[in-house]
Amino acid sequence: MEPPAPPRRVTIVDVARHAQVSTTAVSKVLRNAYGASPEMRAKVRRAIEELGYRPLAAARGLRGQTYTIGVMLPDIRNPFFPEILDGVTGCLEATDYQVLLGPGCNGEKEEARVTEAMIDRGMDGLILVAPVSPRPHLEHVAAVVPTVVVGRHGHSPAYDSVGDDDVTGAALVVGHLAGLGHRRIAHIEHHETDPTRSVEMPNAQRADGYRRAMRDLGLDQEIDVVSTTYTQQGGYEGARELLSRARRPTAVFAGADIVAMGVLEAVAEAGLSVPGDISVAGYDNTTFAALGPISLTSVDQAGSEIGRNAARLLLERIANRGKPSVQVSLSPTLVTRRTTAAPPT
Amino acid sequence: MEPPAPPRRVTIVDVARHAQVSTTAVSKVLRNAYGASPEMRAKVRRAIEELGYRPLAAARGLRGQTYTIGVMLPDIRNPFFPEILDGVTGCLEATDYQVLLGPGCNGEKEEARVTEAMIDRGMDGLILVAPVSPRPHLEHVAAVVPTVVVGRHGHSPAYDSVGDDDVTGAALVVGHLAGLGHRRIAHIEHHETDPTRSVEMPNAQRADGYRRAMRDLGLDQEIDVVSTTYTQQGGYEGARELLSRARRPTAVFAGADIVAMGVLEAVAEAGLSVPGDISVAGYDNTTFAALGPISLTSVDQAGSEIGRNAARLLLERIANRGKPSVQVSLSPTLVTRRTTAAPPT
DNA sequence: GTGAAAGCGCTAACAA
DNA sequence: TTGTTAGCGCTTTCAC
Repeated sequence: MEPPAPPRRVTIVDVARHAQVSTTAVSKVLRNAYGASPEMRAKVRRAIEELGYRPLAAARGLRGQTYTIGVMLPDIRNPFFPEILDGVTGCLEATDYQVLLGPGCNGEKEEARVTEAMIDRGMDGLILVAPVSPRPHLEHVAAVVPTVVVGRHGHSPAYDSVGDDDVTGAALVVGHLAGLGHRRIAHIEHHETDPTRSVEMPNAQRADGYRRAMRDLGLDQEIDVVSTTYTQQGGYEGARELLSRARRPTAVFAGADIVAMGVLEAVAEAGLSVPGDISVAGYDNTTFAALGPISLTSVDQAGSEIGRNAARLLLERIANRGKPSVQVSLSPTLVTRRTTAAPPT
Repeated sequence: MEPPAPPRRVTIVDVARHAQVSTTAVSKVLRNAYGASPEMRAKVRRAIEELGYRPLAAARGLRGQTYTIGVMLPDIRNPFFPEILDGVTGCLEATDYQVLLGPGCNGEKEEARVTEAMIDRGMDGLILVAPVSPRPHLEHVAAVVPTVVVGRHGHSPAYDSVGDDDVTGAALVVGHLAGLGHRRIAHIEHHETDPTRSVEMPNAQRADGYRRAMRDLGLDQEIDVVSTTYTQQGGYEGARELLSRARRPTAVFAGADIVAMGVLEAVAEAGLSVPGDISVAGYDNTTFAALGPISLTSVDQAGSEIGRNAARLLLERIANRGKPSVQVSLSPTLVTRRTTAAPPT
């Protein structure tokens, strides 16, 4: 029978005693703070090594920092988000900071619960990816803890923001399809219920970018938008509606890859072929899109670049909370694959 | 210029003063602990409400619990893991515990960093999903903090484990394919480098289950295993090898859905059709599998059930650290879709 | 450059 | 049932 009592943790006091110095000295070494001679540092480092000491983040947090960065992702299932996360962790792994994620949260309520939980755990900074909460809530969070908002248009003096230019992304798709000879290019958008939030959300920007690009190409008359949701089901239903049109579109620009999946399904079900009868393009360049059997043309947001920027800005803001807020907008690129081609003649 | 100084947090002392009681009383109410009259509870609750007080988890952790559960996922990209997570959060959302995730970690080193970070942050319990660390490390972790290991065979007195029966899962696939009339059923496995770990990993169990099922059906002579990795690339390469066989298999059982994606690609590239020329089945029933254009036959592990069990066991262990360890093994089910059919005649 | 001592917000003994 | 008090492990004045 082994003792179920967990072995007492090595504390800063143990290290101090072992190194024959004060706890203050140890603390200084831990934080690379000013006021410790090289010899002292060496002594302390050795003691830490020998004792296998690791500082307790919770205790540190009570006075200083917890060295923890919280990342909130709206939906772990969306394969786009891991890209962002890679960028964040990549930028942070050389530092003393550790990243922890909130569990996927859909609605506003869930989102608030997660952000509050992170604040309550003394996190040093937060990265909120595509949050749906109203702006005031975001600003409230940002007032309490350094915050970077990712993937949401509309800037705030309270937090930094990073995102890609969805209008440009939509234009890339429309331009590509038009270049192939398409004119009847339809779009499936995510229907935004909350009008105040609307303009800040990427989906609205994509639909907007689609309309503008169509107009710029003189295709005003061909603008055709179906409002559903950014889900596979939404794509399926949207495509069914589009396929039943008298003048069927020859190309569909789905606002997200997952939507394009539903479109592909509906098209196959209708006995039509892609891209022979109809071209399909998505947005996000998710893992789905790259899958061999799918091979979907899609817009790449450079997720890891977004994540890297978010992490960098957050570190800067932690270092200097007073600094003016920054907005970074990255340019998306188009990845053409096998679902787009010239329209049937 | 608004004051960049974050507003001082409301503490338990503020609540106590506002409610005209001691901090102890407030603490008791917070923890639903014994020794507070109903009137006192009401008073305190009201004060908490009025002041918008929320306890600081880090400070609580210094003496008691942090009310935080850490979940380690090996790879956020794998769409199977969110299912587990749903089960975990579903089981925990009614409690005071909050779930936080580690960022996806591939190797042993990353895994150790994440588990240590969670321990250092005073987490009350850990759920490790498909860890690759050697057993001794897992037992070391479990000695320090209540731990549940998910998706790894091989039991330990130090921690509870939850998983599905991969041998049965493999048998389901082989049985299904044999029932359709297939005899030349090949398998693509993940090559395990570490021999000691080997037997505990699901991939080894699946390969083992495949071999046993084939023998049980009298198909010893047809056993055909290709060793690559559980990646799309691995599936592609494995399939290329299988397709080049003199006696080409009529069905491929890929050890994971992502592997099946690579197989589908290779098959299409070879100008063969699925399931007309060759049947393909995967494992995990990921979101991929359900996608309309893919529609892959796959084994469903009931991920959310696994997660629910893990969370339940963890709560039990937190409540009673001394209790004997438990192993839960769930039965997988087969989801048949459009990639499997009778072999060509 | 160094260390003693106070205290972060909370919980757990213990006393009343 | 209630309140007083002493820490938890660490950082931070502020003396020396």
